[in-house]
Amino acid sequence: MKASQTARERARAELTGEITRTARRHLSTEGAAGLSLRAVARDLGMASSAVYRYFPSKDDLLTALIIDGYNALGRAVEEADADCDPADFTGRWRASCHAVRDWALARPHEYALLFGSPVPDYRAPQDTVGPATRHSAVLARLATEACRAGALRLMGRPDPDPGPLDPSPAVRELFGDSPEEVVARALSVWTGLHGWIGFEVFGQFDGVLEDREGAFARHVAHLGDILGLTGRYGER
Amino acid sequence: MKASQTARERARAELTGEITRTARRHLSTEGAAGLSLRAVARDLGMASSAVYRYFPSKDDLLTALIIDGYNALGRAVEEADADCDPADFTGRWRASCHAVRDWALARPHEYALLFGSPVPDYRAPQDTVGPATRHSAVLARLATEACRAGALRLMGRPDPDPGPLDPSPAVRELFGDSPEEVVARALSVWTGLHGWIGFEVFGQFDGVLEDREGAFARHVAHLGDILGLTGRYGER
DNA sequence: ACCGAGTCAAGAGCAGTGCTCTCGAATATG
DNA sequence: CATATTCGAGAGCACTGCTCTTGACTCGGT
Repeated sequence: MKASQTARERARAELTGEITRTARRHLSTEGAAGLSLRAVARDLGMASSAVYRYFPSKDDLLTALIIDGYNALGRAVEEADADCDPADFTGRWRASCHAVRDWALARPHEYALLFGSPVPDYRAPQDTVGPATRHSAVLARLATEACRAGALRLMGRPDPDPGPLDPSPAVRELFGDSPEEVVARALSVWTGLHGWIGFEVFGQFDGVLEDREGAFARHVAHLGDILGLTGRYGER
Repeated sequence: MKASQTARERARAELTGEITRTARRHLSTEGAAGLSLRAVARDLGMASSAVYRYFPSKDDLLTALIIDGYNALGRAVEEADADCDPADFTGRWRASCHAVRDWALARPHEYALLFGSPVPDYRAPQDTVGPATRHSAVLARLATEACRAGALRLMGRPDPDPGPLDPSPAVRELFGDSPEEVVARALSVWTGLHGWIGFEVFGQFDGVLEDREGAFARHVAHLGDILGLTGRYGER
């Protein structure tokens, strides 16, 4: 291809990035529902209609932001996990949880976009499921490795038996040959983690609990118990 | 007071109720962000400006819906708990959890209004905290009574000690003389419960898990373990 | 070098929103 | 009965997402 064509495509990519960047800035201050294509265009000094050349609808812009968000969160958790001693499963668990929380508290509106109430009339396209899995995959890998290493205190199903778990094949694959009980407990701690963080981000703790650092550390320890982690819990 | 005055006030109360009723209907189909004062007015056959005689702003309408929602949820959980043998703490815990979930799944948008991402520019007034506490108070009471009855397997703080918990006086009062560890674990299961339900309501489980009934029963059992409940888990 | 094809930004415009203000009419109060 | 208050309706403002048209620009092939 010629350089001239590349020039045009480069300009397009440049502007696309510029739009998503200022959109994310608006998102972080106004929230997802307050994000306005016109305001973004105004900020960039262009007509609102011009933005539609790059994003056919507001949903498409949101999708781009969501994918970016999932990837950023996934990367943060992956790095936190990689910084740990691979054999220190409790430490990895703790680090991963705090990574998710730190990421969420640093950009609450972005977290709300990923894990809060879905924006109305928005239907997540298939492109989002890959990046969405990313941060959860860290947890799944952690559980699988801990299980394989014998570092998980395995427990039976609750009594009486609630029946078999039926995760999707993709999820089942994430956990390798781990027993079903590990998958079930991983789901519990996964939701338990986001339940806490969501409550923090969405203000549900206001007037309930002020020192959330220490309380979260305890929560992570409780969740680790559910998962069956046997190690001790260190400081952050 | 004269009957005529009562007549006007009655008409006012009547119309206020009518507005909240159709607003709740719109909310349940369109979601909180899609709720439009004009659409509600249209549905009632009145001018949009007339609605402002009854609710000075959309936020005030939302506040009314939120208060109603918290009360309805609280009542549902209270009734579920009251239907159980008071000494069967595990059964009460299970029933309360399922009551929250059933309520949420039956009106996802209303649940999202209460526990999802806060609507932009909306600041919850003080009137909402009372009803908001209601359903959580059931859990607190359950934990307190179980603790007092010796039905709770008490555990120490995680190792090493993350320091004391510092809940607000109102929360601390809900738990009576229960040890701090019970409060900490109640917070864990409280957030863990809503974490799961929120993921269900917000579609986070789509493509991950299809049989959510059984999986939720397991989750409730896991949370009961955190709380230290010692009983066995029966069918619903 | 030029000319048609494709791309682009801009403006006007549509339908919708929350909200305010004003103006008659209905109602309650002295 | 007269006065004061309440009420519904309409017009209007500023904003939103989105569409369509118009004119300018750039690119690729002859």
